[in-house]
Amino acid sequence: MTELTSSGKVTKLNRVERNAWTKQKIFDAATRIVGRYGYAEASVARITEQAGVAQGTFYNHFDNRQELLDQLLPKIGQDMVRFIRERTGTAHAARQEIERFSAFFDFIREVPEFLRILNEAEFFAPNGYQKHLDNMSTAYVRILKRARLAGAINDFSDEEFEAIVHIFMGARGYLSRRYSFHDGAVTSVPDQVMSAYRKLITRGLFTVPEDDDGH
Amino acid sequence: MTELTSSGKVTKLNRVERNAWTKQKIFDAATRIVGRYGYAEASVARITEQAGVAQGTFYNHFDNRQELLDQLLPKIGQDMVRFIRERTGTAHAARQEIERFSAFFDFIREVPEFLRILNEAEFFAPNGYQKHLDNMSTAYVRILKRARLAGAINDFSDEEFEAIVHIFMGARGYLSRRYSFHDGAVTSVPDQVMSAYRKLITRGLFTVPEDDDGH
Amino acid sequence: MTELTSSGKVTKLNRVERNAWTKQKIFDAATRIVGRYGYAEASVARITEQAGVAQGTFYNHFDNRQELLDQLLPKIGQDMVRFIRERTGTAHAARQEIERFSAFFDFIREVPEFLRILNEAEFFAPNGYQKHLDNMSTAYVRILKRARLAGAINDFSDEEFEAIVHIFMGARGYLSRRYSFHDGAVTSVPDQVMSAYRKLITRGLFTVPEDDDGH
Amino acid sequence: MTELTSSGKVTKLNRVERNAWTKQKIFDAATRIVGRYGYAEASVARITEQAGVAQGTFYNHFDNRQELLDQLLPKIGQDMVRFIRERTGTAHAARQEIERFSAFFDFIREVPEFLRILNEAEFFAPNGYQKHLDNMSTAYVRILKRARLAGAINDFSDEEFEAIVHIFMGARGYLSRRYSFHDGAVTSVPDQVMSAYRKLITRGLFTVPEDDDGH
DNA sequence: TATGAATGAGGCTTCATTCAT
DNA sequence: GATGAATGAAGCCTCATTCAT
Repeated sequence: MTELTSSGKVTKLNRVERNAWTKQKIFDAATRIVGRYGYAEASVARITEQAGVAQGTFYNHFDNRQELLDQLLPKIGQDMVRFIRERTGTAHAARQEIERFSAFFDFIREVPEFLRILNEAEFFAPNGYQKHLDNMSTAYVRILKRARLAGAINDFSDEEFEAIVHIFMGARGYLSRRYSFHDGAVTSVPDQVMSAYRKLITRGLFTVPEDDDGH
Repeated sequence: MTELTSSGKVTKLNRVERNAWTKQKIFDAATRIVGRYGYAEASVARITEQAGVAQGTFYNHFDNRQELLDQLLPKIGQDMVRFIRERTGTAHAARQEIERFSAFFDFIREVPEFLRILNEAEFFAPNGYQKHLDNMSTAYVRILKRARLAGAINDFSDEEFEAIVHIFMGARGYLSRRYSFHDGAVTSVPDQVMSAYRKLITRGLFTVPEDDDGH
Repeated sequence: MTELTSSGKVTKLNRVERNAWTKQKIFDAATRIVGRYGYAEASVARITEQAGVAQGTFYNHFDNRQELLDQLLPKIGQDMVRFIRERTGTAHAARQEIERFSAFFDFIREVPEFLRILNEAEFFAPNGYQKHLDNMSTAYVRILKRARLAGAINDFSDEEFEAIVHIFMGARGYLSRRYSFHDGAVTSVPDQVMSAYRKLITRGLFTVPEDDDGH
Repeated sequence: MTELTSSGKVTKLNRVERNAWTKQKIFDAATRIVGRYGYAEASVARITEQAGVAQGTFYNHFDNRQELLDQLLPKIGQDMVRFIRERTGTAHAARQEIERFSAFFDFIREVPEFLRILNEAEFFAPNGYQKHLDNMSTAYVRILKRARLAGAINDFSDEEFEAIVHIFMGARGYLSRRYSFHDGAVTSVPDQVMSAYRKLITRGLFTVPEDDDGH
């Protein structure tokens, strides 16, 4: 029962640690499988094979297949939020939104499984999807309110913010689907997408310092 | 082999007509099933049962299940285009876009199957989905180019138009999912969604006559 | 699609007949399997293998495994009723009951599957078991009432009859279990069982012509 | 390792006692589970959970699941014998048999697990069932022999006694199944069952003092 | 062309038992 | 002796597709 940790050290794991380790292996395997082949192909047999454990082991850690699938997106979604937050500076609100938009596409390239997990979740892991959407929506609305307080947005109500957030999320979803794949590989987002988004939101949502518009 | 047509007349059908009629029955059944229960529930057995034909009959008209599923969305998508076009006036471009946006939600209420067929197609009928997206994108970009010619849009390139179109489609997709269902019934879109969208695009994309902004 | 019938003739079967024939094959296979190895061993895989059809075929004829199992006992039970009735004469009521008792054990030897199907049904096919019990009970109570009308029974109410019938059925169940098997083979019932039963019921239930008691 | 005994005292148990105590906990848990949900639901996981021990612990005390199940009925059967014996007086033999019959149904109400454990044992714990049947049969035949010695029974051989005993046991089994449950609760046995049984056996088996028949 | 029974691979889940700690 | 995670066989059922009638 020795495991090679990421730091390269061989470690003895106690029972609790081994338990967590096994669950993590299953989780990682599922992420890989769903990310590469989709939820529909993510049979318990396939996941456990990828994880290197027996099929029965799966049910020591998850009540059923769906429970695991529903945990996939919220977990990865939190990773994304962290990732994006780290890449968002302290410039004025419009530029921050551009940074977030850009960081979203960077994350996709960092975690290529994410896009598929996100897109298919709506139908194969509806609970997980809803949770993710709620997470995103809540966090995003808060950001917009703060921008309004700072005077960077005028003339939008809280309820309109929620609609705006869904437009933003929809934009990311459709744009990533259209522009982030080429020949099976995840590519960076083309310039014209960035510029189109930038123009639309800096003019459409934010009040921007004159000299900053369009750059 | 007599059938009751919609005009109420009992008609004798010849061989070709019967053939087309059978295929249509299968098609309609599939639309109803997928619209109501989703692609995953649309087994050949269920579709043919709903259509009132034998399972084997299915394969006289479609090579396989997938072929039918892939035809569903493009067909209904054309209906939507027609529907929206009929409801778009000749006002200036920004107002027309608002009308299109609004008509989209009207169509959802008119054809409640559409939303499900659209949303799930990406994963269950990828060919059909791609075709639909291409149809929409092409038509939409043409509209935007025309608006630019008419001076209603400045400062957006053709390529940026394609990005904008995907943002628009993403917005419709996510907003409809969020706002068009309440308690199992399809509802009309709330005011704040209309106003948020209007503000965003009239300010963000179009050059609008002064007195028309925000109304 | 030619089948060898029991009469030895090779017959062409039409669709309906083939359908019925397949269902019958499954039914017979189940009877054989359950009779020999018990309900618990009667997996769908085993039954269909014995029947010589694919596993999926099973579900063209039965909604699920339980449905078939629940049909087993009532069907065979009717065979038993017929069998016993044919072996019951027109002597006075007490002798007839002896004949029925005896015929029951004859039937067990004739259809060796019966005993196991009967005994295990209570737990593995409760619906079928209840149905069988109701069938038996109703028929039996009717017999006793007729005997009472004929003056062969005194002093028992209808409700007591029902209790008596359950005693009779219990007696058959436990006695057959104890005495009808030896070394894996079904044997005839020993004399002392017949005589004990005869004494108990001729004295305990029936009013018997003097010279007939105990023979 | 302190345990609260039934007397309310907290006790330190030595190794042997703790061992026995654990085994007893498993045993009691099994009785409760089987009695309430049946053998089929009595998985090792469920039993050990109910007992509050780990699954592995089970195999320190029993070779396998079946071994435990086979011990259930004989143990509880002995409880029943004691229970009935305590409720059997010294009246003449026929009345004693009535008392035993009645006490059997009292026991069912006292120990509601019994009936299920008894009835299902035949198929799920065949060894235990056989052992129980032998126990009962032996004891019962002895009782009948004694009655014969006392002149309360004529004209029945030892071998016939064994048949009679099986009839009695069968009667109890079927009657309890039919009459002891109403709306999920265990109920007392109806009068007509008592009277039918009484008539059948006092007339059919025993020689009864004139004035005692039928009361 | 229409029919619908037959096919069989593959999916999810349960559970008795083992074994390293 | 106690623990509980790991095992993997086996069970029931679904479903797209084929094919003889």
